[in-house]
This record gives sequence, structure tokens and C-alpha cells, in this order.
Amino acid sequence: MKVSREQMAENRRRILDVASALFKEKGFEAVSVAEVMKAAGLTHGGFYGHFRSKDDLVAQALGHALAADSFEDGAFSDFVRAYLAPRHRDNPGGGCPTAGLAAAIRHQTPAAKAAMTEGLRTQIERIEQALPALPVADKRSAAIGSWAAMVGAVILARAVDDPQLSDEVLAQTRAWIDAAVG
Amino acid sequence: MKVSREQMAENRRRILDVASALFKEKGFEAVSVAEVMKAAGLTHGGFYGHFRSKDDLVAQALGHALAADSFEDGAFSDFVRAYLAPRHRDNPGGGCPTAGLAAAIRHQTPAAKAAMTEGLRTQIERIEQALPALPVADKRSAAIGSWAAMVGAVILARAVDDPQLSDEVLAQTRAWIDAAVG
DNA sequence: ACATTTAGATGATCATCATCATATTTAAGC
DNA sequence: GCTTAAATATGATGATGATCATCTAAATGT
Repeated sequence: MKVSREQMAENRRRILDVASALFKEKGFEAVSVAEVMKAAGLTHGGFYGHFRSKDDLVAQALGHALAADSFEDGAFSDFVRAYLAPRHRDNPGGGCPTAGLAAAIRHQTPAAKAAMTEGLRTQIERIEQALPALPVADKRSAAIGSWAAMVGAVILARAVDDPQLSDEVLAQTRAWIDAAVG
Repeated sequence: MKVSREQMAENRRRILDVASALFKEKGFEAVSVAEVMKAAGLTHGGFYGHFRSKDDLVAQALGHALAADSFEDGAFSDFVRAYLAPRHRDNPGGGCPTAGLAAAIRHQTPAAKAAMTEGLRTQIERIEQALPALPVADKRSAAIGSWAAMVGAVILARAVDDPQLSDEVLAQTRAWIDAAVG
């Protein structure tokens, strides 16, 4: 049954929303096309009317997620606090696509890699701007270094089965960044 | 055809070696049991004589890789230099299992998570010991923060398709750690 | 209103595995 | 040496999942 243009556009948007959440939550491989469509309230058949392939969906969902993902231009330290929080660690599906998916990009298509590259570039620029006044040369290093630490910390915190150690990874990384960036 | 006890033990060791390299290189899901066995010079049939399941192999290969992985107790800065080097970034199969696999642990069995937890604990301790003299409280924070940054940087550097940006992520993260830890 | 597209539904198909059953060979224990 | 148990090899089995073919009904343009 055909639906209106807007309905179709909304369906497409919902597929991308749902897909990026599922991918972040369970990983690219563990999510089937049928599962995505079902979560979007549709059946698997219509999928190839929207996307050329699952790889195509992966690349587009990643771009979608990275575009949506931005921190409000508040203080950098607030962003760090929220990012390195148990709430974020415990909510991969609703959380940062970089923390959830960056490591899996290696096994994806060039289009997906391009989306991640673009997302990383943007994020580094955002952090540079949010950073307190620093010598320009140090600013870039601080932006890249602290972003790497944040992403790494969330990945490690999620990989560990001891809640105490997991909390500590988040808290100590925050302390480490605060000490360096103020 | 039956083989000697030692031969069997060596086969098992080879399976674990080969499996951890393949897992690091291609990810857990993308490597089949048959592929591991073939790379170890065997056929798929004997697999279940060595391991209860593929999940069991995953957990044991991870423990194997994390146990083998240690940096010589040289200067911390040398370790950082080698870790954040293009050579390491470009060799996931032979590289650090944490950088290669930590993000995928979330989707694995409790046994695999336990192995990663143990590995992280050990690695943090190692870094604490290798760290230049620092106030004790700052030492732990520096060990955790710099390890998170190293792991995150390698993951990001591998996720990106622009060699220039990738190199910069490694170099700037190194500069950032050097500045903080000396 | 009517004809024509076309979004989405239903139901194959085909490949890829993990795992299991069975056969074969040979090391180990007597 | 002979017997027996065990390590691998060979060859199913069954499930899952990406993709495709076809059908249906509603939207769009006239």
C-alpha cells in the first residue's frame, strides 16, 4: 500500500533513527534489516525501496547519528561531566555514536568511513571552540587528546564487568582532563 | 587421526594465537570457526574437541591475547610513542587487543567481559608502576586517563579514512599525554 | 473519477555459519 | 604387538539473514 510523500519521508527518517539506535546498542552485524524495519513499524519488504543495501543503511545511519550528535555550546567541563557519566555509559543506544560505533567502522564500507571522518573533524572543531582560552597550538592538541580520552574511557567503562572499576575509569578520566584543561 | 599430547597442546596454542590475531583484525563476528581452524592448519571438525563453542574460543582467545600483551618495563614515554605510532595503527592483528577488541566486548559473554576486566586492571597497574614519580593520588588518574586516551586515539585513528587526520590524532594525543605526564 | 505509479507487504531464494554425527587414524596403555 | 581411547577429518543439519519477486492498495496527475 502506497503512502503519501511525507509519510514516506517520515518513514525513512524513522528507519534512520531506529537503525542508529539499534546499531549503537547491538552493533552493526547483530542487527538485521528485518529487525530495523520492524522497530520502525514496517515489514522487511519495503527496505530496498529506501536503501540500496544494508551497507548503505549503515553509512546513512552513521551520518544521521553523527549529524544529530552535538553538544550544546555550553562550558566544555559540563560536556565532559555528562559524557563521562554512568548515565551515558549505560545508554549506548541513546548515546554518542562515536563511542558506540567508531571501533566497528574499520570493518565497514568506504562510505561509512567517510561519514566517521567528517564527524570526527567536526567534533574536534567543536571542542576547540568550546575550549577555554589556550595558546592556539595547545588548543588543537587539547581538543584531540581530550576527545580521544573521552571516547576511550566510555569504551573501556562499557567493556568491564566490575561496576566499581567502570565508575573509576569514568571519574579518573574526568579528573585527568580537568587537570589538563582546567 | 590422533596426534600426540604435545602436538595437541601445540595445536590448541596455535588456534588461540591465530584466533586472537584474526579477531583483532576482522572482529569476532566476521571470523568463522572454519576460518580459524584453517589458519591454524586444521579442519573445522576438530574444533569442538578443543572448545565448547565459538563463544568459549572468544573468551579464551581474549584472555590469551591480553596475557601476552605487555610492554617491556621501559620508559612510559617509549611505550606511548610505540603505541601511538602509524605502525601500530596499521597492524591491528598484531597490535593491542584492547584497542582492537574492547568495544566489541559489550556484545560478548560474561566470560569474555571478565577477561577484559582482568586485563584492564593489570594494564592500569603496569602503567602506574611505569609512570614517573608523581603524587600517589595523581598517579592513578594519570594512568587511567592516559590509557583511555591511548586506546581512544588508536580506535579513532583506525576509523578515519584521511591519513593526514589519522596521523594527527596519533601525534596530538601523544603531545597531550607528554605534556601532562612529562 | 480514471489511469498510472509506487510504497509497502508477503513470501521465496541462496549463502553463510555454528554445531553435530560419523568415520579414520594413530598415540597410549597393557 | 594389540587394544582402546582420543584427535582430526569429512560430511550433514538447521538456523539466520540479506536480497529479490510478486502482489496489493492507495496516492498522484490528468
